[in-house]
Amino acid sequence: MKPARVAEPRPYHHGDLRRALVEAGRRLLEAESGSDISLRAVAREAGVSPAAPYHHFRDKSELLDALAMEGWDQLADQMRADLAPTEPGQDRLVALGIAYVRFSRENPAIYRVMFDCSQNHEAMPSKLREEGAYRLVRDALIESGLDPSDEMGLELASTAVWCAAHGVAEMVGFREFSPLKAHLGGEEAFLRALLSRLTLFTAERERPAG
Amino acid sequence: MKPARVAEPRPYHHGDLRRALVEAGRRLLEAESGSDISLRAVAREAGVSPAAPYHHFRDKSELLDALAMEGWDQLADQMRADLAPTEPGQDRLVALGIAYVRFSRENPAIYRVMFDCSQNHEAMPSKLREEGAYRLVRDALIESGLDPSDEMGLELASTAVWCAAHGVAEMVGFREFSPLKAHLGGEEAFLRALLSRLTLFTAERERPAG
DNA sequence: TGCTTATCTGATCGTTGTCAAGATTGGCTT
DNA sequence: AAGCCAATCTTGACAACGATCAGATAAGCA
Repeated sequence: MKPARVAEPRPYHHGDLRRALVEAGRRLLEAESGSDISLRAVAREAGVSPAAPYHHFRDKSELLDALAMEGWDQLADQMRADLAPTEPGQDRLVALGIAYVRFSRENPAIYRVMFDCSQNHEAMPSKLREEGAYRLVRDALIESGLDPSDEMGLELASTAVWCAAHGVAEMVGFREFSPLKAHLGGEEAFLRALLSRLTLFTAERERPAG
Repeated sequence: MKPARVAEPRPYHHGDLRRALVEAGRRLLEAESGSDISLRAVAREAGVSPAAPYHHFRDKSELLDALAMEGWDQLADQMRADLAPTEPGQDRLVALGIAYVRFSRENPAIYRVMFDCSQNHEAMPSKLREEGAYRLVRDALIESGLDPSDEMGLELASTAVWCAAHGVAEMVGFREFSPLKAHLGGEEAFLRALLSRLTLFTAERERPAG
């Protein structure tokens, strides 16, 4: 109800308002809310007028795009961090999946913004492919035995893994799964069970044509 | 811009406005738009004042719930219809998955509403479990060889399949996958490739503990 | 010094979800 | 059949939203 930033006297020109807006947006997304962030609220949080953001972003969705980019970066960092201590072997793909889902669970609003942006653009940011989470998955697939020269096979497998991880990420919160989680001994075990089943195809790639 | 329903003289009391509102909502969701349906627009489409819906739904989200329910029913019908002509055997699970994704592709706005409602309630409607799509998946899993008495195993497998289907449904539209689709000979083949890989665990349930 | 340009404000428009108060009417009671 | 009740629908209003515009401000450069 009260303004979150109470008029600490700021020079008329902000310096780097664009950056400040993105950080204000992140702050609001992290503070639970519901991912339906309001551009006016972001401006308020940054201590600036409702029209100011329009000098740095064409419209609201462009601010969300910027937030999404930061999110993809943060996700990739976290996946790399979670992957680092694991041994080379079959399960690194599952470890990546768990890191992915964990991020979406710990930052639900940000994840929603990230995915909605990708959906609106009908593509994932290309940075994602080259150095982000997509690349990590692809490398893990090669490590697990897929033919590095089979471009389409790799692409298909990466896509499958990504779809599975996204599906799990969006559904794992359903309360209806609580008994199952309890039975398996917690959410992490639940995730491992789901993801290891869904990535079984990496070990058994050939399949009778249907 | 013009009112969609031009004042065909209607008695002051509508008769079954609740039904009319749901159908108006469906009409708007089917007409592309973007799933961000406006309650005022629904009232407009039904030829009624903006406040009228509040006598039949507590708020906007309750109208969306009703639309979601209809959607789950329609999805189950379509999955049953698509499943009917298939032979008993391994691929019925994939057929169900393809039907699921096809529905989400042909009714993107409705599907979004369906899933958002489930997410807000943190559970899927119980009708879904007992006679809807969930039940169809479960039956197909039993048919494919899973132990019908292993309650938790079935639940886990159904959950995995559902997650995979949802993930595919939300990502298959990405333009970035176009080369892959073309290489495989179309979207249906693409879906089959993804879903058959992701459901491989039905044939190979046991797995070295990780 | 004065001019140019980028940045920020204030006011405003059309739209949204929601609510309170009043109009209208079908159905029940007598 | 007369009268009332409760359900239904409308009107009008409110605050908040995204977006736009003219104008104020200040920084950088001539």
